[in-house]
Amino acid sequence: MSRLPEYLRALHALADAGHETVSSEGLANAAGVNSAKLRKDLSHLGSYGTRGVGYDVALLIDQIESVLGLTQCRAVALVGVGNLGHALAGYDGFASRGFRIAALLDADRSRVGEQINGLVVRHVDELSRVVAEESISIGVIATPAPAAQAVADELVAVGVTSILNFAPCVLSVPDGVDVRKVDLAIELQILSFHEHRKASLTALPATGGPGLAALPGGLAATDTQEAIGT
Amino acid sequence: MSRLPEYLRALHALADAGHETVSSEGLANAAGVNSAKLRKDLSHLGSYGTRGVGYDVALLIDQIESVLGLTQCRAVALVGVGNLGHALAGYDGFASRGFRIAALLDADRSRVGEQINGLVVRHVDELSRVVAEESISIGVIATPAPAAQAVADELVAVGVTSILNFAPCVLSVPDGVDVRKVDLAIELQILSFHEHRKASLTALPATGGPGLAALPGGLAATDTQEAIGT
DNA sequence: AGGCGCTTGTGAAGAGGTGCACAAATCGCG
DNA sequence: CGCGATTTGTGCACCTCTTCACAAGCGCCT
Repeated sequence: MSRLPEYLRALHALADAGHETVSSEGLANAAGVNSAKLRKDLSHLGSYGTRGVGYDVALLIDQIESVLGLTQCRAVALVGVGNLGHALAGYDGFASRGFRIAALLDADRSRVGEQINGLVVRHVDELSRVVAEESISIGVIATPAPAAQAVADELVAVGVTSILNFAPCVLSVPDGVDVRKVDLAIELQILSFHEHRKASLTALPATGGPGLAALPGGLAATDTQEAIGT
Repeated sequence: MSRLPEYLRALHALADAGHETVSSEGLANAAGVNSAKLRKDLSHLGSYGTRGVGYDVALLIDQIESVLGLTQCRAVALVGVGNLGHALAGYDGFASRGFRIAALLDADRSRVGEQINGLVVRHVDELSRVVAEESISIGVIATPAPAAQAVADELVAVGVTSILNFAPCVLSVPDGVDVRKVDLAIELQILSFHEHRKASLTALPATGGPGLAALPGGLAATDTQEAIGT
C-alpha cells in the first residue's frame, strides 16, 4: 500500500525516541491513520505483532523496508536542473531515507558542467550511459512541462521503469512503467478550494455569490490529513 | 474534488492551443482520467456542457476557477528557507497559477535579511504582523520535521486555516484547519515498492527471497497515473 | 496454575468511488 | 422541417476501501 512509507517514517521516529515496541494505536497516531486500518495493512504483509504487547519496532522496520525494496540504496537520476531540480538535488531528505541521487542531467548545455552538491551536471544525451553506469532504477523529471514527455520517452527507452514527475502534465508511458506525479501548484489549489469553501460558509449566504455556497455537499477532498485532534 | 485542479491545468493547455470547445473524452485524455468520471465531476458543479458539442473551454475555466476560489490571487507565506524552501520561493509554477508568495520566514536569524527572488526573509516572530499585512490565506511549511509542529501551531494561532506541509511528520491541528502533506521521499519509496515488486516477479520465484514474491496480490498503489497507453 | 487486562487479527457492515451503458439533447445538413 | 451523428448527463451495478466490533491470543500478577 501507499501508506507503508508513512508507517516506516513513524517507526523510525519511534525507534529514535527509544521505543522498542509500539501498539497499533500508538503507531496509528504517529502516522495519522485509524488503528484498525493500520492493523489490517500490517496483517497483509504477514503478522508480526504480539497480542497483548504490540509490534516490535525494529522488526517491523526491517519487514517494511524489505517489502518496499529499501534494503539496498536505490540510485535515482534527476533530469532538469532548473529551480526545482536544483533544490531536489540538494534536498537531504532523499539520502536519509535510502535514496542516492546518482546523476544530474539537463538539456541546456550552458548548465552542463555545473557542480551541485558534489555532482556534475551532464547532458541529457548521456542518459543511456549514465543509467548503465550508475544502475539507475528511478528517474525524476523536473523539467518544464513541454519537455517532460520527451524525457520520459528517453527514460523508458533506456530501461527506467519508475518515474517521478514534477512537471505539470500527463505523461504517456507503456505498460509496466510506473509514473507518480507531484504538482505543487495543485496542492495549493486544493487548499484554496477548501479555503474558499470555508469563506463561503461563514459569510452571509445571501452575499456569498449565487450558488457557490450551495455546492453539493459531496465535494470533499479525499487525501487530506484533516483535523487530527490535539 | 481534488481532480478539479488537474482539469483546470488541462483546460489552460487546451486554451493555449486554440481550442474553444472540448469534448469530455478529449479533456479526460488531457487530464489522464476516465471520460465518464470527468463528466460526473463536472456535472457536480452544475452542467456547463452542450450535448453534441462539448464544453466551452473558456467558460469551464471560469467556472472551475470560481469553485476553487482562484478568482483572486491568493497570498501564501513560506516558513523555512532551507534547501527546499529556497527552491519553492523561486519556483515560478506558483505565480503562474494564481498564487503569490507574499512572505518568507525563517527561525534562523542568520538567514533573516537574505533576499530571494525579490523577497526579504523575515524572522518567524513577525509571523503575526506579516499575515495581517499581506492577507495571507495559506501557510507553507518547509522546515525540518522537529520544527514543523511549532510552526503549524503559530500559523493556526494567527488565523491561517490552510497549511501545506513539506516536513516529514504528522501535524496536529484543530478542527477547521486543513493540512495537506507532500513528502518527496515517500513518493520515491512508493516507486521503489513497485520497482521491487516488478523485480521479484521477473526473477526466478525460488531466488526472489522467501515469501516476498508471494505477497497478497491486492497490494496495488492507488494514486498512480499508471500505464496510460500511447 | 489460573485469571485478568491488554492488544492483535479479522469478519461483516457501511460508505464511497468507478465505469458501463443508455436515454436525452443539440447541431448540421439535406 | 426532419433525420442522423455526436456528445452530455446519469441510473445502476460493481468493487475497493474504511470502520466497527469482537473473538482469539499473549503476558503479567497473584
